[in-house]
Amino acid sequence: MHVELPSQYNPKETENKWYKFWQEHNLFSAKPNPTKKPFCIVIPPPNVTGILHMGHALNNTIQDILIRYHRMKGEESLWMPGTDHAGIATQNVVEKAIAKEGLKRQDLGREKFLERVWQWQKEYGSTIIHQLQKLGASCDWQRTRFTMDEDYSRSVIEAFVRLYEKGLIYQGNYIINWCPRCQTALSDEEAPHKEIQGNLYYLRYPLKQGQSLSGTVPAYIVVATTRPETMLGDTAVAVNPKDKRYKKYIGQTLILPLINREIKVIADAMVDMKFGTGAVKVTPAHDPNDYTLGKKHHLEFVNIMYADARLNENAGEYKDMDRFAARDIILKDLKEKGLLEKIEPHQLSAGHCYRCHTIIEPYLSKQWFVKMSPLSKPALEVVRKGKIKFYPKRWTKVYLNWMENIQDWCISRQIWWGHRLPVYYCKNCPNLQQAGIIVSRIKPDKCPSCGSTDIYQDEDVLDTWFSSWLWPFATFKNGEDLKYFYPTSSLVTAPEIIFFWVARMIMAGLEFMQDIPFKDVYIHGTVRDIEGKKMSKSLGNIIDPLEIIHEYGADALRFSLISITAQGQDVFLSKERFQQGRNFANKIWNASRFILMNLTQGLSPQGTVPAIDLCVFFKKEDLDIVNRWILSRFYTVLKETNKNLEAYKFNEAANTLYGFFWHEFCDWYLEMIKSDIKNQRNQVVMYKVLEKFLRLIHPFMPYISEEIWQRIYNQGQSPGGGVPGNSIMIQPWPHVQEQMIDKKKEDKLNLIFEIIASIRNIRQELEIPLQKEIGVIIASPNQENRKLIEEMSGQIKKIAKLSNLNINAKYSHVKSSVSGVIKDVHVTCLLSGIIDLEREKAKLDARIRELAAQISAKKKTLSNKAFLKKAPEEIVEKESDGLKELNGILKRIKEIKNELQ
RNA sequence: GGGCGCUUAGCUCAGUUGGUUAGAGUAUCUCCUUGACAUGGAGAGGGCCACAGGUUCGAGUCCUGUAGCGCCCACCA
Repeated sequence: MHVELPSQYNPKETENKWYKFWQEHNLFSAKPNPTKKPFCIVIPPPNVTGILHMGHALNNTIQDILIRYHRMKGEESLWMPGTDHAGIATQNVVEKAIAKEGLKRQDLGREKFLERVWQWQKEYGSTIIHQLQKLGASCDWQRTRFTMDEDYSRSVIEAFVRLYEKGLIYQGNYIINWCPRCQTALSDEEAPHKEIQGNLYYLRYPLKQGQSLSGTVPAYIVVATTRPETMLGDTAVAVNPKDKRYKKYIGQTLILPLINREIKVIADAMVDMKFGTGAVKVTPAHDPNDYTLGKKHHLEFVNIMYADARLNENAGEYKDMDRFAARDIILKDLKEKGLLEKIEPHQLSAGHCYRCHTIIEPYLSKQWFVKMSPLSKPALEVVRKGKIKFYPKRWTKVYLNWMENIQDWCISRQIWWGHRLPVYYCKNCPNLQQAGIIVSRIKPDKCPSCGSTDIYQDEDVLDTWFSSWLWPFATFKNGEDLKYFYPTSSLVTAPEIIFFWVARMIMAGLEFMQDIPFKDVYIHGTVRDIEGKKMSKSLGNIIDPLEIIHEYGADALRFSLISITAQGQDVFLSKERFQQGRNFANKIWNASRFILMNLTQGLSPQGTVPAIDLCVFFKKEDLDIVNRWILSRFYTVLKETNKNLEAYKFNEAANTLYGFFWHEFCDWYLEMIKSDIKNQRNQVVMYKVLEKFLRLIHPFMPYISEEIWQRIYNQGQSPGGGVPGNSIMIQPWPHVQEQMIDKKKEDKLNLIFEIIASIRNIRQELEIPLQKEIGVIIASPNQENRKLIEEMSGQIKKIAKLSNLNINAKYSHVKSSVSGVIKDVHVTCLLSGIIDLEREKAKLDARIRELAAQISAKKKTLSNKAFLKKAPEEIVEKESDGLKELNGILKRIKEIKNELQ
């Protein structure tokens, strides 16, 4: 078989071809198979409004590696794909689109608007899926699910109803995070706090006239606030009961400026005496702490804002102003009245909408909540007991800490795109506490309480995460699949998703399935740019994975990303980084090209290389040292790769494979067998190692490994001629052949490498061109070494370009030569007339100094009695052997120096 | 205010359970187009492992503290 390959790997030509091939032959599909162990990953559903970014690329490459690895290991491997309806994000995108037509969603009405969303969904919803396919993701696409699918939606409703029936869902008036731009409530997780630079404003609230306070205290109280506009909603001022400064004011009445409302001074231990003035304005409808105070002290709740954060009729003359515009005017008015005492710069943290980054407003409204503490208890247990493990471990603590302090979850959203709450109201009995509320899987015909048919559904939809928390089981359409694949195996995601999704899936799994949703959670790092900034569109520091795929290929992208991603560490990326992956792909390509060009016909009777087991073809005793060495190295690397993959250390696996293939297989092995490449042992071993290596690299670099594989087995035919059973992606993962691992053989070859390196070094330093062959004498008193060198002499001569090589037991000086010493092996290069004596002497002197230092350090260690007593025997032995060796080398070097004259 | 991570070669980072000569990629310098590959080969230089203590025969690795950077969480108005 002589396969002609171009000298450069061209990813563009191969990628689409093989992806199509895999799909056409259904190689991604997985079904329950009782004879096989299941392995399952559910994809973190990418947001349909997004485009593929590096975070996705990393996330999905990791999953694909796991899936392809387990598939090859013979497990029934399912990667369940799907997308998320991303309620707020998608609605925002569609609202923007219709805004171009001058329309608001209200102009269209709910039904028409949702039609537009579905239309958008149809058009763009699968963009991200196509991009994942470019990356090589081997998801079972036929199973692709969408959180708004009919049966998925049924599961969502079912979950709501069951929790409601259990008393774990309730409706209530509370302060929630309100996004005035999206005009919806948000959960705590959706309103992350960010530091902002603001001010602390000190406002004077005068005492009601006619109230008398003994002494000379001022007739006002100064309160400090960061949001002065909320003063319009104040219904009290609170002080700490222990605060001597304010004792006299407690119970007194103040006049709230601008609005002229009478408010009381109340005492509560919640007030921090040290902050601000020690007196705090209380706005129960616009601050969570004040809300608590308001409830406790039976204060009035005055809501001063519309949903869009303009002030409402309770704001008097400030009605209709935006909250921030009103702030300036209110401050100006207070200043005019002499009621603004001072302004201090103040850092504060405020919640921001995670979708549009608007500062959220704590807002009193009627919402639906999930009572979380009953759900959290079992979710804490399974992680504490290690039934679910986090990789890296440290995230366990983050998870537990959040779970221990869990707050009730606000799940109602005032948007249209999403699962509408299965809550219905009877118009006839609205005043009865519960009677008018009907929670039902299907719309009821009549009110179960009064029989009225005048029933309407709640306008709100559910938080998107209320559907995604069911993902590990709601994605399965039938019970057989669910039974086989649930609990799933690994979950791969980013740290910011732990609370949103991972924690909630664990709770949902335990609640609805009575079992954990997955066993391992692998948390990978965040992808950042070279300056450590998070990659984001707004910063303009994006490296577009699709561009990298276009330029370097998907395999290059995958390999580079993985090789630099240490477990759980953030990834700092620059575009140049991807050249490494491209170069590696090219290296694999060319090594394969070389091997295929040199494989003899005999090995491939029908143009197909038979799958000969090495152990059958040759007894290991029949193999020469070079082949024994590369096989030992291969199986060692296989062992390490297995270990690293099982431990989620993908970078270490990738780098081990890289180093092995490039530096051991190509740089040494292929170079050494080149001169005798038609030798049958070499033929079989080089082919076998390549073939097995391709399998190992396949999870990381699926395209190039398949391309070469197919060229071997299908004579480079186009995919049409390919046999599906021949795809590399379903070949068995190699087994470790322990009997082939031989560390002593590896050491022996290392000695040869050092000898060659030392000759090369001498050549280079003396600028002896490669074309000029030189003579070398290698001397060693060790007979085994001499035998080894004798055995390897052909390769040494070839690689080091020697005219002849003498092997002696005894060292003897030769004029005009330069020597290198490796252990007890002396390498003498015969170089008449080109030796600079002074330079050589200087070099030897430097070496002598270095050796002397090492020797004295070793002597010191070995003369330390505590060391001899306490260190393990093998370490002591190693040290004294080392000392002996160093002394030998030093002696030799000194002799060489003397002989140099 | 808590918690976590990082600090190792010019740059980006590895370094598993402590073992004495600290690795890779990239960049730099020198040489080489030799029939797989210049997206390549060979060689070289480059490090007080942030700092200060401690444990130990032995510390990049374990402990304590300090500094800088970066994340996450938290109801100081």
